[in-house]
Amino acid sequence: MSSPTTAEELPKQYDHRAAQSRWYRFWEDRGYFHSEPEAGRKRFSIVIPPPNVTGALHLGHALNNVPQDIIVRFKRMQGFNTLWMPGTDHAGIATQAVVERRLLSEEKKSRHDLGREELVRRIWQWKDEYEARILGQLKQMGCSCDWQRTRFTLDEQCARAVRHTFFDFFRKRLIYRGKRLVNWDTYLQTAVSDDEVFHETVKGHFWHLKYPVIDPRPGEPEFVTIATTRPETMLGDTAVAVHPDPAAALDAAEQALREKLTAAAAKERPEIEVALENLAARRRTHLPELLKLRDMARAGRQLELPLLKRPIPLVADEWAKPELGSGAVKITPGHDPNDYEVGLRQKLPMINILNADGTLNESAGPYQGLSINEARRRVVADLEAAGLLGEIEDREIELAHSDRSKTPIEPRLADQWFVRMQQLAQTAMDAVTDERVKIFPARYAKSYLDWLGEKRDWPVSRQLWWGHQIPVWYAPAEVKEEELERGFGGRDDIAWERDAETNRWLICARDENLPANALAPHELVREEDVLDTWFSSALWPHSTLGWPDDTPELRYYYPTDLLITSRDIITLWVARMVLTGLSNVGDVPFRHVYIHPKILDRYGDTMSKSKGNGVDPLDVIDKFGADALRFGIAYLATETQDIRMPVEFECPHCQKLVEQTRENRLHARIKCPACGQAFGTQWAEKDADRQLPRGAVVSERFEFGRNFSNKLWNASRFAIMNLAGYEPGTVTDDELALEDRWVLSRLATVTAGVTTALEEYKFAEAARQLYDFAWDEFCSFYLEMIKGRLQDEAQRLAAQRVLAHALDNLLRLLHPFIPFVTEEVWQRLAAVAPARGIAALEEPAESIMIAAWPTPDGARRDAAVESRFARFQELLKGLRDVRSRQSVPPKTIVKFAVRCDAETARELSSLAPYFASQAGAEATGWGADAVVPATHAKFLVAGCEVFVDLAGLIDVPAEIAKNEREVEKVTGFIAAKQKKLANASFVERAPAEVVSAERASLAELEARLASLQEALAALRRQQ
RNA sequence: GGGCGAUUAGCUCAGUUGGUUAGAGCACUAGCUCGACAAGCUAGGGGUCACAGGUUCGAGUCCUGUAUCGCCCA
Repeated sequence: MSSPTTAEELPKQYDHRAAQSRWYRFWEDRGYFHSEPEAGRKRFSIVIPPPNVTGALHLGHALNNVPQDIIVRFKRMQGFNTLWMPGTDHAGIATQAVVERRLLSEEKKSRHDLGREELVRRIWQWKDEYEARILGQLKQMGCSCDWQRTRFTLDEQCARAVRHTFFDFFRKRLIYRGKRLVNWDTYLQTAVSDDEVFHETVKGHFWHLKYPVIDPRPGEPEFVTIATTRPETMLGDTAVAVHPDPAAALDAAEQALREKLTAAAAKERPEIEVALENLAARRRTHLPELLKLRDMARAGRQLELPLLKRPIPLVADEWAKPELGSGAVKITPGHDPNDYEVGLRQKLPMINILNADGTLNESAGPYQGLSINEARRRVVADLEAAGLLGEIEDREIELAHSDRSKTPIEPRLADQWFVRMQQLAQTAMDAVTDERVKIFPARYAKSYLDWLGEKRDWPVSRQLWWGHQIPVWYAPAEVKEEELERGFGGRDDIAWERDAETNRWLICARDENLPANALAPHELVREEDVLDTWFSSALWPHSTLGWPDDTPELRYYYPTDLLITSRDIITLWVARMVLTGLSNVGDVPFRHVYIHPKILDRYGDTMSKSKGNGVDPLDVIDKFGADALRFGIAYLATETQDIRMPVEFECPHCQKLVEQTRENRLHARIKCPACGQAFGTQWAEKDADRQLPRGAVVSERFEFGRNFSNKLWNASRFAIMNLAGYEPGTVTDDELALEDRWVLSRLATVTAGVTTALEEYKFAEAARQLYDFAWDEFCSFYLEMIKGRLQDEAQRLAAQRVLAHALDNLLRLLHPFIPFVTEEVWQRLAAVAPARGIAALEEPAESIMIAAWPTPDGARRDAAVESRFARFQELLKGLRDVRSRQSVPPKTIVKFAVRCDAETARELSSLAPYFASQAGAEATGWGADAVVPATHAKFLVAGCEVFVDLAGLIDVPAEIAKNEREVEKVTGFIAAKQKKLANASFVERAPAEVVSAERASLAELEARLASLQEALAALRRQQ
């Protein structure tokens, strides 16, 4: 035979590498990924959450993209004109930070040495490299994106959308400039958002400083003591605060402690009691002075700020905590978020003492030019010399660090651009409350609404060079409005307003960059800041479709149908897309949002490259195949919020797995405990380490998916080999054997179940149903049972036709999950079975990717067949159990007799060939008068007594032991049931059907017990 | 501090509106090269469903609290 259907031509193991490269190219060449608007045709569209070009993708991204591809392939097969819009994100600060870090380590240069233009050029290079790598990773995973439409958040099209949006907001007076205390990264010299800050506990000190009171009255203290962990910030102090009602504050603190004490567990009590005692002591030691200071504050008394000799007020503010420290607190509005609030409340001056690079500026007087650490040493020394330094305590401090540069964050007052959120946030909230946007699982809607509900203005500027430069030009304050009218009047692409703080003109241009002399003789200066990355990603669903132009794409694909993303960016990204979509296009960006879980490692740490526990999907694909990766991910994508995934290093020398621990995951080289040889990790930097072969980070979790792909491959291999001589044709009902009816019934159920699960984004549920059906039903029973008929000329053709049809449907259902192996099989199946179907014949599509998604055939569902089949399975299992327990050699046929009613006898006896092929068992008699063999093992199944003839073979003690265990178990159940049924309230209150089911069950168990005891007695006689 | 979630077999996870004896994969034990598949087949062992209360005839499932872990927000 020349067709590729023989054992030699079909390897026993599925070759994922060959299939992946062959079929991905095939799909791409045929243009299946591409979508064009097509009036009148139903469509399905989705935009990718654009991965950052900062680095390569890890398993977390796989968890994001695999579900998207599953849905996209599912919808495409359902006949939707399906678009999956791909692209990447420029990730402003993150990308600039990696490039700058590399610049410093490799060339010892800062960005200022290079200049804006050259740095941006280098970042573009980086972007090109990583974008290619990321898109390659997505392709390897099998993602069916429309690559012709690939976008980048910093490309021309997205840039236009950004400028139009900014201009629109500006014109609507939604943009303003203002001072804000920001997290300042002194290393990268930019503000970073709260999300880019992490806290670390470090050892520090708590310095007590004495501020002299100016002209103290008799009885008033000469000094006020304050305590601080950052003494150098005193240079920016503009007040000292005490509580306006310290007695009441102490009462409140005491009350809180007492409440805690009543609720506390025994072991916590002593600690709270100590705190209460301290509080009582404090009333005696501190309260009188605090009351006095409060009165002084009310009287407007001033203190002298040491070193700078600046008078600063003593103010009364609730921020001061009488129960902590001295009870008085220094206020540095320019460098502490809490103090900033106090500053606003008390209308205090705000002094910025820092330069962008973290050195002190002119406001620090004699300390100007020093670094923060030098300034701290000098300030402490000078205070000591002046006799103004008190106690110094050791203390652990929670210090904020920049996630980008890993250096400490300095709170710093800086000019920033904001978008007013009051109305915009409300529109986005409404969209979710009235379900124009539906979030799955629904619980995530809460965090979305809570966050938007605060309606905090959106800080959109970043002091970076990589990003969309803000399209605003400054004109000097003295310019008259008429001059602007003369220069730009009548244009709808230029708008201006005066900056509230500086009185300068802010001129926003939508389409073009204004030259410096556009308003000659005045000089225009462009704002240097760029926009936050989220500003451009917020536009992603409509900017990628061509907005601001009214394109056919925008009209056809917008609003998109679904967004799949991770819960940590529900607020930063999802919420902002909704509000910009509503504002720019007038409709929500997507109908559904599915939030997928996050991957954690075995210790519960989130997976990330920087922790060293990141898994490159390509390593998994290489080892187990893309199908295995995908199926494993789908199987894990439950509705929980986390997925634990223990990861291992794979030794490149001996392929043994080395468990990854919190410790070894940070090493540059690891010695394999199995073979003793060393291998390198992602941290390898020294030449010696780099030269070692790299140990991939993998997870055994995916073995399961690989095994499944392989199982499907081998089942298909069997089918194809047995389809030799197949002739297309339909099958009549009377040609269908029990296993045919059964598998078709189950197929109908599974088709419906999988379809529903996918429509509800229950990926794990869908995968589980398919896995169980394919493995435990299709392979373990259906294929086994048709083997006989495939060898029988008379029944062969019908069996082949049902087989081809069932496999065809199973492949289609599995295709969105495991696209490569299903395509590989689909093509081979088409070669042997070019038309398939039970009731009607159908020619297979040229690719399974565009084959129709199966619809469940309700008429094939047959509960009677399924229950008959279940009884058969039970009997079979009983027979196998006896064989195994009695160590019957594999080739020995066992005989068995079944005592049961005539109906059951008729039904089961027709399955005789299956007992022979599946359990090596041959029935000697069925029914009431079946002859019981003298030496037997007996078991009960669904109203039948089964006697397995074991003449000469029986291991009596084993059989006795088994029966004894069984008796014990059944006795226990009976006791429990009797107790339950003896309970009057159960019989009265439980539903009648539950009670009668219990009674029936009890009767059945009692019969079983009697039978077991009878068998046991017989066995004992033989001993 | 507030919110969300998790805690079920050695590991990773399912477990529908509360209802007979709590499941799977991996790992483990025993047997198996029989014409799809050892990445496999057959059988088996392994669970006080985190803990303490409560509701109920009945709780892995509902309620309250505690502990531990994770995430988000401040």
